[in-house]
Amino acid sequence: MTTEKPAQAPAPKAPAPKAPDASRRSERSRRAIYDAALALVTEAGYAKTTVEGIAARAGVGKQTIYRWWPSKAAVLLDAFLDLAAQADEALGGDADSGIPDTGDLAADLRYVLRATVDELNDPKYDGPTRALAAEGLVSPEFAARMTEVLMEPQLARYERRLEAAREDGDIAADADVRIAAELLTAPLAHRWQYRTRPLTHAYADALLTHVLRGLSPRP
Amino acid sequence: MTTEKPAQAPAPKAPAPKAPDASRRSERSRRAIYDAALALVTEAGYAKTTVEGIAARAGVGKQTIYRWWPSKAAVLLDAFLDLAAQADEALGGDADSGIPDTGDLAADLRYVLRATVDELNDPKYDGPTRALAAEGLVSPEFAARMTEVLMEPQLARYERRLEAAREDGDIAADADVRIAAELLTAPLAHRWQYRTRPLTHAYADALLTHVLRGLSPRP
Amino acid sequence: MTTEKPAQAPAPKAPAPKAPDASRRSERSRRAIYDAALALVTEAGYAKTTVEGIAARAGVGKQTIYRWWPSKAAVLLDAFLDLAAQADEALGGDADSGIPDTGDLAADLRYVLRATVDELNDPKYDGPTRALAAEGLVSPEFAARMTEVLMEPQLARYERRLEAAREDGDIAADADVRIAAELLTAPLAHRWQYRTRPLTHAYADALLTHVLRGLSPRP
Amino acid sequence: MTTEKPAQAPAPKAPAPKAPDASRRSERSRRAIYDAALALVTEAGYAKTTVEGIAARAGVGKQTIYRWWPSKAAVLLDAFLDLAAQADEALGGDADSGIPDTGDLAADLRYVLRATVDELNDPKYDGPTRALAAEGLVSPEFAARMTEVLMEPQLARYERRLEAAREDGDIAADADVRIAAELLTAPLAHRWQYRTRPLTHAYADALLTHVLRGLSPRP
DNA sequence: CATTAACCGAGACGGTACGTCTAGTCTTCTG
DNA sequence: CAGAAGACTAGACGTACCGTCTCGGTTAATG
Repeated sequence: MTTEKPAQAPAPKAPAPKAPDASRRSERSRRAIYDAALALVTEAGYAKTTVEGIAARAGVGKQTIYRWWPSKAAVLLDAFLDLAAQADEALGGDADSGIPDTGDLAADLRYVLRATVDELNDPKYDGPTRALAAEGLVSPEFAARMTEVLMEPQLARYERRLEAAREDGDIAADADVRIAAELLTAPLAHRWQYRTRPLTHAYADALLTHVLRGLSPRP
Repeated sequence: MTTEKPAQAPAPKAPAPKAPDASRRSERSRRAIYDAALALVTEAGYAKTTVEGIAARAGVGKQTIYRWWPSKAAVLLDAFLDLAAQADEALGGDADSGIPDTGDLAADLRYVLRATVDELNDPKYDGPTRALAAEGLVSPEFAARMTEVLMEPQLARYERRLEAAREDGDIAADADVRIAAELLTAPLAHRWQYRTRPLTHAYADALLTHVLRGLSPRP
Repeated sequence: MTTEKPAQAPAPKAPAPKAPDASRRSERSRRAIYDAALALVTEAGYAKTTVEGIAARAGVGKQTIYRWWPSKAAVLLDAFLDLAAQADEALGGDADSGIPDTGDLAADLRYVLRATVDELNDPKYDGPTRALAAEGLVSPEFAARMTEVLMEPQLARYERRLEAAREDGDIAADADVRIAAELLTAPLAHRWQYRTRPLTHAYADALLTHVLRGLSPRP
Repeated sequence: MTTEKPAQAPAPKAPAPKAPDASRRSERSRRAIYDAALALVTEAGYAKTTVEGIAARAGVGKQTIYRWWPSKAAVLLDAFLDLAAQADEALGGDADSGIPDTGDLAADLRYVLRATVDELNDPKYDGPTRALAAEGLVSPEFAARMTEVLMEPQLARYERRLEAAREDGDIAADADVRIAAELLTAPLAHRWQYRTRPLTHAYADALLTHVLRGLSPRP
């Protein structure tokens, strides 16, 4: 996962309303804003998180937020991407390396699905993730950006691993890797989102079993 | 699907500070509020829908809303349930009859999955559904109520049909019908929510094929 | 001096932006706002007096101020008129009775000029008066309203008394009572405003002597 | 009227936190700032004139203003003094020469009072003058400086001319020239400030007549 | 003649207040 | 007494300026 700094397209349109000079931006403030935003969402929830609250907690003027982001959701998305980038860096070294390929498809998928379960159960991620999902539900533009930088890259990782498995003959030649990727992740996301049932490693394993059974090559 | 009128437990507690007399409630106002809420959410989106706006559009005092519902989300949930009940009534006659059982599992599931796709693509349902989902993401209490009256009943219908199929030997004896139900609905919901890919009948069919392949009884 | 409640012309124009119902207005809030506004201007000065500050001190929502007044200056004008009305009521009984007429013009004018000096030296009046004058300097509309309800009525009182004096033969028949009124009040106001010299009873007396000398009937 | 360049006492205090080197000051910027300040006040009014606006219009950094002046009012005062100095220079040659003394007191005063009326009616002076007066009403320190460089010098000119008149026996020996000066200027200023009545030459003449009548030597 | 100090335009920063909007409560009047 | 109407307290919104603080880039006087 890459950091993806805001990038307010400095397209040289004629009646450009504003264009802050990104090179003079305060890194200190940016970090403080990320930390404050994540903390507030986790502690108080998205609805009670306000731009004013973030600014106050970060020790920053409100305008410094509005100068660089169009909404609190955008702040939170960048904050979350930053958090994820940090986590990746701490763990793997090079970011976004994809799903491991040990040759054992079931084991590899079990590993990442269990990790996903753990992440969704971790309050540090749960709060911000819910906030982003809620905003995406309500704003198509935001959903588009979110899908682009979060959902698609994640699904693509599964697709790549499954593609490799197909080439190895581990799954049926006519299996649709995109659908397979969705079958692996959507039910997890669904349980997390609606809390219909507890989200456990056992569930992830059972889910995996059912999906792989449908993918296995036929004689 | 049952209508589920509001029913803010009028439990006769001793020091109840409020207990509006439901028998004197204005049916006219209730309907107007439902219509206004659904219309506003559909037209302007959840974020721009306000309690004041609903009241004004319904030609109703704000207090009339706050007297009977705790939040705009609750209004919308009731409005949506009412809408669904009306639709059921118009269609099937008796509501909530479950998934048809013609003996052909694939055909039955294809029928309901396609119907679900159509519903999710219908603006009349899309707006309110997104609003409810967004609220549920942010408020656990609301999510609980929503799950109880919307998600679980829907999943239960799939479970019942799959259970019947298992008894008929149409699917493997050791298949988990709950997981199967989630495999059928969650990917649909996921595509709808994040708009990662278009939501079509073809997709529903492909999804069904993959899931059934995993469920089929083995020799 | 009369109270002059705001009176935002409820003219029934077609696209009326808003028209709060004055009959349902909270008298308690109105009084609290007046008190807070006067206190803040007196204590902290006009520049540091803010609408938010007035609202906070009055224990009132900001909107309650904006609902009834277009600006802090307008609030202050009404507050000042109210203060003056109260003072009149406490003193004379019926308000706005004019300059006394004991038959002795010099004595009558000396009395009111000294009273004016005392008032201008009283911090309770000084602060608000400076604020109003400053606003009037900068906003012609505000100046017009201020002149109408404050300056002209005051000058008219002098004119009436001087007119009576002329009829009695106490001043020259060809004297211009308007100019005479201005000669009596403007220098006082000037010293007060620019603080060029102390504003004392002795000064008022000397001023009066010089003006009356010019007005006295010639043989 | 003297030019009075800023001169923020560069007193060599020990821990002086700031002491810009006036000798290296950009004359170009100073002029641009004066022009911008006067233009903005005249065009948009004092309230809508901002330091940022002046800086932008002058093509100058904000800091260049704050380096040399403590507030926008101070900028405007200097700009106004500069304007007046320029006008004096254009007219008389040597500045601040005082009221003419042709031997005819009435004619001399009529001349300057009419000139004052013209100046107060000239938008070029009206805007800035109102701004300065408004600021002086609200800030005693600013009023003091303004009085010192503007009001007192002006009144002193009248006092000097009237003193000369007294020595010539043109006015009563016991007349107070200070009060006389105020009687001539304050009513003019009052009408200008509150716009109670139009400010015309006829008014100036009538005012002069009334005042001189009071000053004339008695038998 | 190069060095160097500081003024300059520019504008990001932490803040405060603006005037608007909505939430949720309270009050008044009508059917 | 339910309901329509809407004023009330409260507080977040997004904008505009404040006055301070860098940041490079010219100048100007000095060493």
